[in-house]
Amino acid sequence: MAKKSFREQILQVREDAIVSSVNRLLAEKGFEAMTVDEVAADVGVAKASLYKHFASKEALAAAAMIRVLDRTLAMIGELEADPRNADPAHAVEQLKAVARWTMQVQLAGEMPSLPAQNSTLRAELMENRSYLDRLMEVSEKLGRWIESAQSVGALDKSLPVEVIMYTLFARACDPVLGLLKASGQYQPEQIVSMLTKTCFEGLRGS
Amino acid sequence: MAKKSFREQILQVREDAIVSSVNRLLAEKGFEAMTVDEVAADVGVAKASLYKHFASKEALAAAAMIRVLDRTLAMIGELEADPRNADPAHAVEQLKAVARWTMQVQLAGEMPSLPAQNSTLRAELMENRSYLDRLMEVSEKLGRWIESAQSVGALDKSLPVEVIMYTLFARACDPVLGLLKASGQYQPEQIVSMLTKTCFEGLRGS
DNA sequence: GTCTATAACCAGATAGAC
DNA sequence: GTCTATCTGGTTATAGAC
Repeated sequence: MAKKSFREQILQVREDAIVSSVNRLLAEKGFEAMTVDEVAADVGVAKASLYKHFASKEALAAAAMIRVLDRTLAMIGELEADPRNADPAHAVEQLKAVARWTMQVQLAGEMPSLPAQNSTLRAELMENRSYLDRLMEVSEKLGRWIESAQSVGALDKSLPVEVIMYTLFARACDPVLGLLKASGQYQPEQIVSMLTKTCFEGLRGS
Repeated sequence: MAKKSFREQILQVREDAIVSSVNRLLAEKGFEAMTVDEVAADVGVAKASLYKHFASKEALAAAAMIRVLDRTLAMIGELEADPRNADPAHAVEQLKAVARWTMQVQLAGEMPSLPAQNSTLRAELMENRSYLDRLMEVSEKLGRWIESAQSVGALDKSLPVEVIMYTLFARACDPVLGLLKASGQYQPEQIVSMLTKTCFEGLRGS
């Protein structure tokens, strides 16, 4: 870790503030509805200053996604540190823990929601090395757990690994969470627990 | 059914063509990315003519959603016509049939995708009586099947009805479908069958 | 009702002084 | 680097002739 000048630290802090605002606004309104003016107002800087830090609106969103992936990798790293991790019998519990965590992040209003099919944003993300590297790393770690869980019969062996992986990713931004939260009838923990159950055990139940 | 003049029929046909285009474009690109110019060009009419039929872009989307709900109600009606429907033991099969059907519609590129949290669109939909009436009717019919299925233990009795209903609605626009389709590794029937299974039996499998 | 042309507006992005 | 002020492009919506 290189030492940084005081000036650089100030800049770093400002960028962090920008990414935090972007992350929250993306979670609240989504990419299209979020405006750069809004971000600038929220951070408390002029719009032109934002463009000194980030080249485009898409770059802002990418920075927020990278931060989320870093948080995810940190969370996965904690699970890996647990010595039980070596036992395939616990792999499915690790996956459930990841699913629960992503749902909690979403309920806390900290999960950016990116329209799956926005062309300019997707194109920019697919060319962003930092983003792709992290996405790949998450995929590999989850993929290993999925294979372990399948090998001991804790997950359906007839499902391709990528089907399970996509499903887990999708549950991190499942609109059902928001609907149940908006209904106001359930505690956050109830929602997470019900949806984790339906994800792994299905609507039929165990 | 009131008889219609020839002129009215012509208009009806044109409106149908407009709604079909809107439906397809919404499925392809979503509400925000779809432009009114595009719709006009696709239908082959002037943009101003569109505004004679529909008051706003939101009204266009609402018309497409209403058509989808009508198709859904027709599909549900066919299931209800089956005499076995009276037997609660078959309720879960009816629900699976509805889930499969909505996934097939999505795979066929005929399911409009409306960003869940667009304010202007949501506000307009929530004031559209035709839309709300149909949504209510679908909900009531599915709700009865869900309760029947729970009563015979075919669905998890511990889950509130609305949790199951929201989950079924959400699976109709699950991004996993699009991802698997885009991967090109699976036939449409495979995708539908795998996702129906994970929805009802979970990732763990039966 | 349909068309061409245009108004009105708003978002993303930039120029130039400090 | 940050600000104020402005440009540019694209979108919704409408005027007015036919």
